[in-house]
Amino acid sequence: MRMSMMLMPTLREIPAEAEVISHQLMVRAGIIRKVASGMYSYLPLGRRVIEKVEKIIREEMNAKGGQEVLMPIVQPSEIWKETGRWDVYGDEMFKLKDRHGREFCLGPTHEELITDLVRQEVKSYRQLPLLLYQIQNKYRDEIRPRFGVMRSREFIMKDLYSFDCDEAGLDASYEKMYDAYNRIFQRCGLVYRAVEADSGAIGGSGSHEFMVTADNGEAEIAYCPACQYAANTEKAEGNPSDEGQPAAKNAAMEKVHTPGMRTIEDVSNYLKVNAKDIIKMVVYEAVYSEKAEIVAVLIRGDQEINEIKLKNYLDCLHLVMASDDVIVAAAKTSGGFVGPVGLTGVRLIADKTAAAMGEGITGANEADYHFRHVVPGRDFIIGETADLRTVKAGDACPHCGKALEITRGIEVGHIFKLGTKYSESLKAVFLDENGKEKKMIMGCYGIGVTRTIAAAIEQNHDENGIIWPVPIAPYPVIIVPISSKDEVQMKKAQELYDRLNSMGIETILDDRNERPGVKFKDADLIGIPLRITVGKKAADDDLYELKVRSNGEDHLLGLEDLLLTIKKVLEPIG
RNA sequence: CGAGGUGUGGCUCAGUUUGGUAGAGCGCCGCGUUCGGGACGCGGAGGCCGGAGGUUCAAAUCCUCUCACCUCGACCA
Repeated sequence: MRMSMMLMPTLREIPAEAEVISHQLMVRAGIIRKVASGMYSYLPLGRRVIEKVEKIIREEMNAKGGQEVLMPIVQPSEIWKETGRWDVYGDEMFKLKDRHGREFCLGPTHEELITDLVRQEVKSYRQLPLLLYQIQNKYRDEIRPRFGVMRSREFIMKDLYSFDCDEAGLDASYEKMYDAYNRIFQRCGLVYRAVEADSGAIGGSGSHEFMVTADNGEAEIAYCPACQYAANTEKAEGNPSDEGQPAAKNAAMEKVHTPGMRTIEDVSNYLKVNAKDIIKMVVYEAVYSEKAEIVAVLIRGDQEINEIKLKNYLDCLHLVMASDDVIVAAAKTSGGFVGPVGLTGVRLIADKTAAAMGEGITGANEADYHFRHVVPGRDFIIGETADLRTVKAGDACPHCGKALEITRGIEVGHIFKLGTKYSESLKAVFLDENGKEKKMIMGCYGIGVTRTIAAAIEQNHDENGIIWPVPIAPYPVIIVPISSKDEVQMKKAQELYDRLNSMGIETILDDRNERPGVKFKDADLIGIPLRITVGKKAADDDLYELKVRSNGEDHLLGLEDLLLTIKKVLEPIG
């Protein structure tokens, strides 16, 4: 492509609205332009990168037996009501009505539609397993879109759905996808990590997220430097040190005056004890589809409750911190002095750290008083125990006991064992060898295509701009003639351009009448992996300068050597 | 939804406190000199200052309302 013909509006300055580097560079390099909050147009360069990533994904999906389909973006409400997700998704779904007043939504995902298709067309175990996927726009009305296309309201996603006869089949499909995802992200040139993920209220038997490591990723990952354990902190387990934790002293429970001491910090300072000597109680309101419930959670004072774990444990729709009114109604006192002793009518759940305490200090359910020497099991009854705490760096790894570390990442892929969640609610059944009706066992597997691109930039850039990994570069090669007025240079550049094109190598010829500095800056900014400079040395001696964007390497080569070298650099990727 | 902030030419921003006919740099168009890492000179085009209403002889500037966007929080496959 001749650059003089391209729509490639590069910017010298950083757009005010862009916070993270990938967003800034995508705008500056003329890859995207914003249309509305969380909605972007992809300009020619961006469109090309999308194609490259999609091509890799298609190849790997097809290699595993995936078949591509294409489903509508606009979906009728009926099917969503059948699974109950019309309400669960709520405001995050873009909803609309047609002229007859029928309700539709813009698809945030496609479990409903694909299951509807398969339940109609698949009746026999002979037709299974099936791996169906599509690559297409998704719509989620995020509360707060941010970071450019990293969290946008319209984005491109590859979503594959697996349908199997039994759990073993699902395991096999899941393995295939796990393997394919590793290949995809490797081919995209990304440094990433597959981590155990929260499988949500779906309660499936497994889920992994593929996280591209990046400092400003939105997700937190806990990982063990010694063994393979890695998990999203939403679900990660770890064992906090119990050093210095008080043992039961056999002392009787005692009420102490703690005027105005509401927080863990207040109480520990006032009573001259450690935070871990205190049993913290937090009151939540859990909302289910039919009812609501007051839940009190106990946890050791120096630990934090993981609300996602709690929500999953309760299997509720929403979870909110109880308001003061609710707390007063339940515990006869306001927040800060609540405790488990004598508490009635409230579901009490102890985190494992609280249940393990020999004794501790709790609120007395009376303003300005706490109890000390409270022994769990003696002074109050622990109804339920669960793992509800948030992991911290330094926790012992649940597998090998080494100290866990925490890092940040961008979630670019998520694979999920769904089991029968959708086949049950949508009655997707088949007849097995014995003529017996069975539910299909499903899995779903997503890759955020546009987010992957942002992640790739986040991980591959320098002060001059983007450094595309070769396989996803919009063009692998750019030719820069130094002087557009020099006929010999331009002729040589043109010949080289024709030669590369005839070899099937997509090339940009920067034929603009600009000074060399401008061309170099633009070539760096848009991140083309290989740059060939055609200057005096080319005009006089047929020597071309090949510069590698990623490492700055420079080679001065004759034409045939040049072509050979380029071929070699690009070949392994094909 | 809560808190804070910003809207002035394509981009980055001054001007608002103290009302008096709209500015700079970059980009864009033309001519010339340049041409190996974002050149320089000269001449141009381009803005009803986010929108509506109000105060005033006079509003980018003051007041009210509203919209959009950004940041933090809550929330979130």
